[in-house]
Amino acid sequence: MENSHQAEEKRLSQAEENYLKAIFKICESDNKQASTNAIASELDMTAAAVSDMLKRLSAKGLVHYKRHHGVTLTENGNQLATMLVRKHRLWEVFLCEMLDFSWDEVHEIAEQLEHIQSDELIERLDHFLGQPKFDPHGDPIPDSEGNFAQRKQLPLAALQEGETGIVVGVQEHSPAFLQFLDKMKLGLGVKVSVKEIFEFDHSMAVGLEKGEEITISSKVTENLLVQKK
Amino acid sequence: MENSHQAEEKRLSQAEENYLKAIFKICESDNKQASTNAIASELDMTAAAVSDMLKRLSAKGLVHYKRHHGVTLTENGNQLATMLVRKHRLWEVFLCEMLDFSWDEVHEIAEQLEHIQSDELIERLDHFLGQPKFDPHGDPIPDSEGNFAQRKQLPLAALQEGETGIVVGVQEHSPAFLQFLDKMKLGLGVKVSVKEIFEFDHSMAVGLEKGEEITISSKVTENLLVQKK
DNA sequence: AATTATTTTTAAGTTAGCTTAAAAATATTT
DNA sequence: AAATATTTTTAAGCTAACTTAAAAATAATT
Repeated sequence: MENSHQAEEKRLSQAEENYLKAIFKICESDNKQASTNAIASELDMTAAAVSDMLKRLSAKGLVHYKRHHGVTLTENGNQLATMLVRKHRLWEVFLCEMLDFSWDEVHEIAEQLEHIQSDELIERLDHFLGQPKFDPHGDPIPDSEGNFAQRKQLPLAALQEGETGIVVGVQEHSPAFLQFLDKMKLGLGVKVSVKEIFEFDHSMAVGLEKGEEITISSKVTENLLVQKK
Repeated sequence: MENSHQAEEKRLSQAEENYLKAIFKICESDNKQASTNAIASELDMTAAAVSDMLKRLSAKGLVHYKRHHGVTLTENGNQLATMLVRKHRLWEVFLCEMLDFSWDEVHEIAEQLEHIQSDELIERLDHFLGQPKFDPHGDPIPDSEGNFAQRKQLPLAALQEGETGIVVGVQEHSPAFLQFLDKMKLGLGVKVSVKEIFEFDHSMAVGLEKGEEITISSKVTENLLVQKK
């Protein structure tokens, strides 16, 4: 009689949380099922371990599991995964804005911090940081209800000669790429205008704030997200 | 040939870290060996589990272990435990000062945060907080070399009638006690002067800042630490 | 000193979360 | 459709960190 709900709300282990995040990430990009192999490679584990865990997650009502097909998150699983993303991204903002870490250093630490369990903590952190809507990489931070801010962004590569945009995020999160952007002064909020597109390799000459002009490869323009102005 | 040191520096698990902290705490107060039973009750586990772990910690060179006698921390173990205390207390300062938690709410969360592994993080946090020397309960925060600030404190109970002190910490950390102190406006930094000591139960009438006078039991005066003025 | 009580250790068993290796199911190619 | 390749699951085994129960060592009491 002491609990009105049918399902016991037990805390998840870090391992379970990591699975939820991996599944969330895969489903988000592939927009469908997450295969056992995809999860295994995302988490750098064997497919056997994943298969094992999927059964447990299914028993807890966190994923829809069907024999030899992939999995998707249940509503409950999706909510929990979204809160993990929220925590991860809020901590990244904290690390960058308050502790002056650069955007290529924060992922690893946030990966640990996201497992701290306290709803109160995360709400206060959110408030302390001024309820940011995007993390240091431009990725949207879900609010406490799980709603993501909509971002009208597109890769720089999609702009035509003469068009202008503001850097709002990255597609690729590797430290190498982020460090390169720092070197090139292509941080979040920077205004870029497309001067010329070179047909043979799709590299691009872009103008920056103070009249500087730099040339960047298509690998860069495809992974740099801008908002058209 | 790739490593010049004899002992492999492996990261500790959360469980191992918790043992080190418990042993540290016990040795600090008892000022001697930590017995298996004492550790077990500190961590709320069976003596068998502790006995098990002590062998592993000993193999890693973190404790001095002797058959049926207690354990003490090795220099290495002591250093690691001290850094855990540093992390715990710095996070407590963060939670109280930046996120406005009250001093009775922070322990549990800091207990999780202290396991985050990043030296850089803790040094930056320290700097961000202004290199505090004491945590919200008045306990000293070791510096990055492991040195504790000296605190000349004594229980309020040690003062004589007419003497004055400033509240600098607590002996007892239970939420109940801390909440009581909040109610009584006996926070850190408050000036208290001993008006009268009642012989029959050692309760004490103390004057506060604005002429208010309250009476507190000996249980309180023994657990409230002050610095004599 | 001998008995009794307490503390500590050992032994055996459990669970979560992984591994490798083999089996089974599904997909792909000819 | 049959043969081959890939993916997924099952099976057996491992380790860390716990448990309970029994044995051994130490401490306390008469």
